[in-house]
This record gives sequence, C-alpha cells and structure tokens, in this order.
Amino acid sequence: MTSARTPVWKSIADELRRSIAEGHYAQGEKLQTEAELAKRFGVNRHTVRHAMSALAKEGLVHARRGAGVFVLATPLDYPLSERVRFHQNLEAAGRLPDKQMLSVEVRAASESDAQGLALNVGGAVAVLRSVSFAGGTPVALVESRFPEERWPGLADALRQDTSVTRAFAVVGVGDYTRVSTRLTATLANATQALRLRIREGAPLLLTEALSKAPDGFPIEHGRTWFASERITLTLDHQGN
Amino acid sequence: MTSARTPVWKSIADELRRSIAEGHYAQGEKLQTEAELAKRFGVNRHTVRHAMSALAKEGLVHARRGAGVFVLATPLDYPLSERVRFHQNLEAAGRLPDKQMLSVEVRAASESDAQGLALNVGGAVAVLRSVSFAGGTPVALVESRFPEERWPGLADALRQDTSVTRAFAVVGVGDYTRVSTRLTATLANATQALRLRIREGAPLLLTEALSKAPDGFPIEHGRTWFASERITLTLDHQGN
DNA sequence: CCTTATTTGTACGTATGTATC
DNA sequence: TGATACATACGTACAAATAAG
Repeated sequence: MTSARTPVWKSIADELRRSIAEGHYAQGEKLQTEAELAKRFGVNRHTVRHAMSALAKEGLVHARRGAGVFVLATPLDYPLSERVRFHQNLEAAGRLPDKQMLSVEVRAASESDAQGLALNVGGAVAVLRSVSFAGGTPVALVESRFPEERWPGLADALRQDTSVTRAFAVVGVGDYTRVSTRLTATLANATQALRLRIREGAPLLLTEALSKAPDGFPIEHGRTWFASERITLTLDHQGN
Repeated sequence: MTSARTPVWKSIADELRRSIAEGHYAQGEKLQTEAELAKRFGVNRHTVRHAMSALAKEGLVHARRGAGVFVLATPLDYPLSERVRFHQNLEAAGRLPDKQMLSVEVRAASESDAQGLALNVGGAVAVLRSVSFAGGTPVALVESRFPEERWPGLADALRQDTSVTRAFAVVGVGDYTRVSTRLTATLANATQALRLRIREGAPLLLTEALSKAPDGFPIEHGRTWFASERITLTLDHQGN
C-alpha cells in the first residue's frame, strides 16, 4: 500500500527538477527517454509524461517529437534580467552574438519585395535566414532581403561571411543606415516554434526594418522575430 | 510539450506554397534542395520530404530523382490579406487620440510600485486606466502609475482632465521626459480581449515606459498594451 | 565513355504526441 | 493508472538517377 499522499508524477517531477537544478544536465542536453524513465521509476510512460508536462510548463525542458526531451536552461545559468538594448539591435539587427546562418537564397522579387527594395517585379532578390542565440538559447529568427539585382554578388558575399556589414563592403557598400523600424506582435507558427524552442502560439515580437545605402537606395529589408519570453527590447531615450 | 497543434511538415508545406504563389519561382524553376530546406527550417530531411509530398500531390511541384524538385504551376489566386493598419509614432504611446478614461484609483505602493517610482512601500500611488481609440476602434489599453505621495492632488487632477500633461501642470510639473521604454509581446487575456474587441490569445505589443520630471524624480510608470492586429509602432531614425 | 559529386528515393530503427479502451 | 495503436518526427545508411567534368 503506497499511501501516496503526493501524486507519483509530482514526486518524479520534483526529482527531475532537482537533478536539473543541481546541474547534472548541460544546456540543450537530452534527458533519458520517457521509456527509460518509466522503467527507472517503475511506472507507466504516461506518469513520466505527466511529470515532463509539468517541467515543460515551468520552462525547464522542451520536448521535441521524435527527438527527445531537452534541458532548456538551468535556472541559475539563465538570468531573467538578461536584456538586449534596443538601439544596439537597431545598429546590428540580426547580429546578436552567436548567429547561425540557415540559408541564402536568390529568387525573383514579388510585388512586396519590389516595393520594399525599389526593384522591378521579377528582379533578383537575395534572402538570408539565420537564428540568433544568446547564451546557447535561441532568441530570434532573422529573415533579411537584399536587392541582388542592384548589387550583384551580394548573395555570394553573404554566403561567405557571417557579417552582413562585411558582405556589404565586398560589393562596395561601405556604409548604410537604418531608416525605419516597425514593431508588431505575432504568434509563433509551428516552424518558428521549433526553431526557437517555444510552443506554437507563443508571443513573438516582430521588428521590420529598412536600411539604405549612402546613395539612398534601400539595401536591406529585414524582419526579426524575437522570442518574447526570452528577450526584452529596451529603448534608451537619453543620449541615443 | 511542443503542443504540436499543427504538424511541422504542414507548416513547411504552407510556407513553400505561399512562396510559390507569391511568384518567387518561375515555372520549371528548381526549388532549394531538400537538404537546404531541412537546414533552413531546422528539421530532418524526411520532414521536408513529407511537405514536398503534399505539394506534389497538389500538383504544385514535381521531383526528379538526382536533379531536384521543380515548380510545375504558379497559382495566382493567393489571397494577400492586406490588413488596414494604423501607423503611430512610438513617442505617442499612451497618448493616442480619443482616450477613454476607465478609472483613477489611489492605493498603497507595492514593492514594484515603490521601486519603479522611487517611493517607500505603502506610499500613495495613483493608478490611471484608460482605453485609446483610433477611428472609433480600440487600439490600446493603458495602465499608468503615478507617485501621488510626491505630487499630492495628482489623482484628482487626472480625474478631471483627460490630458495627463495638463494634469501634471496642475500639480506644478510643467515638463517631463521619457527615460526608457521596454518592449515585449504577450497574449491577450479575457478582459483585455473584451476591451480591445479582439479574441483571447491574440498577440499584444506591450510597452513599459518610465518618465521623469525635471527634478529627476520618476513621475509616470506606464504600461500600454497595443492590439497588434490594429496598430504598428514605427521608429523613425531620421531626426531622433 | 568514365568518374565524381549531387540529389532524390527507399529502408529500418527509435522516440515523442495523441487518442482510445 | 496501464496497455495499445497510430501519426509525427528524427537519425542513419545506402541505392538510384542526374549533372558536370
């Protein structure tokens, strides 16, 4: 007779939480499989899942279907006060520490591309996609569009250098300025959620920025989706 | 838990379908390889193949072993769903036209009040709640806190004048400056949804601002929830 | 024609998400 | 809870077709 006043799943959650808090798992490390944990605790897989669900709700772990359950952050390692200054982002949107390039693609300009980048419909547009990390955790998705038509070779330059600024320099654009930034909020779709390791439908902060080259022509139209749970943009109104 | 309401392969299929519909690919043009797409979306190649399979079934693309996947048709009937948006300046946050005051309340300062407004815990704090409209439609909820303790009569002044600036003038604060603004994204709760006439869970853009009087003391700690579907905050980098 | 790299197709195994009984 | 079934997703390996030299 297990006079279990506390539910079994809860005690399992407690044990796993303690184990994580004690630093037995590195950030991003995979936990034992549910089946293994079920065997270890002598319970059904459902009971383990109940415990996992609790930990996921607390933001401690993140389950990826078909992959496993991963430790998101050790509470001590991830200060909630972590912030990114907004005008740093304005100067360097998409250039947060630990940027991982996903793809560079050249395709035809759609109507909205053409309008945003001052090109003709069908003209070549380079599309760069990347993920930004902070402390090992993904915090933002970036999708930038560039007028390959106007600055040929830009796509290749972007492929070879993680720095957008240096890629610009390669094609002869030594300087560029942020013209405007628009701010909205959206909900994470399935792929965004997967990449940012958050749940589908989680709130995202979307910045849409336009930059121009010295000659006045638009050179970058970038959109950045920030995982709002992990990052807070701050505006400093003092001295810029 | 990933709460995978939408299968990842489906959201990938959706994105590729939209991309094709927007005219980014000419008829017969080759898509990115499965490996590239897998990297771009952060999934296994099988997941991309599942999405491709769906598109092939729809007759949109055709895969040729050893060659690639090619666009067969480019449907032109893609709905762009252009939304009407109100563009407002960020400086106007919380000071939008057509403000409807909901309540002015004086209460004792909590810990966070005290910290934000540089008061002692228990000191008098005025809380102003209002809704902002644009063109008859609610676009934002505002909750501002003021140090009634330091500027007695502020609550009464706020009750009698819809303009915060004029209320400040009544208690002798002729000028004040925005010190900082923090930006995050959240989901609308039931009451917010009701006030803003949006659905529960809709994305909200939350700005948290701190303003100071000329003497350096904080005079307003305001939070504004913008209905992101109706409003876009824009930052102008020219003169500011 | 041959070689090599690239790309899609197929197969098997494992793990999680969800539903049902 | 326990047990089972199926859909989704990842990982790896290799076969087959294609393209480029």
